[in-house]
Amino acid sequence: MLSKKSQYAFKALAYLTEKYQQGPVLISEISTKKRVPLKFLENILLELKKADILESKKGKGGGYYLKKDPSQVKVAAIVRIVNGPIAMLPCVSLNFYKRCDNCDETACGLHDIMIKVRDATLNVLETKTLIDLLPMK
Amino acid sequence: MLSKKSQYAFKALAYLTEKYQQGPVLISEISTKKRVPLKFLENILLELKKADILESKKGKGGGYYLKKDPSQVKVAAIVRIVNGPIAMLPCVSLNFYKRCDNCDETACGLHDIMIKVRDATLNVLETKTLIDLLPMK
DNA sequence: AAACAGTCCACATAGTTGGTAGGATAGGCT
DNA sequence: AGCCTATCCTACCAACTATGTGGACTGTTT
Repeated sequence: MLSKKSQYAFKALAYLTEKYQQGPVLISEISTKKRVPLKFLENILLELKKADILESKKGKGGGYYLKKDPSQVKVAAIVRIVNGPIAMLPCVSLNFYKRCDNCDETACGLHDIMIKVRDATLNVLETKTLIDLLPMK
Repeated sequence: MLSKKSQYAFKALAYLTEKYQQGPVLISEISTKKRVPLKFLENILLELKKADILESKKGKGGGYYLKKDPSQVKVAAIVRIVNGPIAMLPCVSLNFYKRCDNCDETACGLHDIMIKVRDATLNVLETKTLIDLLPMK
């Protein structure tokens, strides 16, 4: 399951996608409009900035805004940043691979199943972008 | 990600699938063969029994064994028992549904994305069974 | 300089995870 | 009946993660 943090991140990103190319948006505005605890949101946005998703400006007229066009930012990337691995097992993760203990990957049925799950999941998450966060008109 | 508990559960189930119709298997045997902490494994097997996946026998000659034919037990069922919801959000879970706060499901882009992920995932997990845990010959 | 708004660090608290201890319970055998 | 066996059950624990909060600091704008 996605953490609360991740859900907050997506709410914030949806808001920033709406406001794309309309200048910086205050953390406090996102917080009140999307009902996300202010200080918690601060941390999340900062993390997204460090991951190169957002850009920020300090001082009057400052705030956060999307660094790239929302249609270019994949949902999969966001999940990896705020929620961690997408795969259900470390040994089938593309971005967070870790060998599993006492388990020969070449002879592990679960391994194969989880690769299929990963591919099916990525097939969705890698094709959806921030644009898809907005409700259809 | 699947918890350690879930991974242990699958190891144990793989072993019991191998030994299907060969009588009860001791917890201690599974523990040593699959390198799963004994007491932890006890809890896991008990949970699987309560969930109607396993059957047990006490006393001499006792142990655990599969209640149904392994080809009839879906991997999805095991994940739900030992790991919880398969969906990435409560509001798109079939078996653990919970409405999300401050979020209109009919106008939530994330909701739609996660439904697609859920369906793609279930498409794999509902078609794989315990048999698929065993390595191909 | 003053107001503003993000940055950073430290902490608090609650809940989950992974694992252990010890005894209760029940079946099998002589 | 009485003993062995093996599961069943309750409680507990340490470590970690998730979810926040508080307060001081840095840089910008006017």
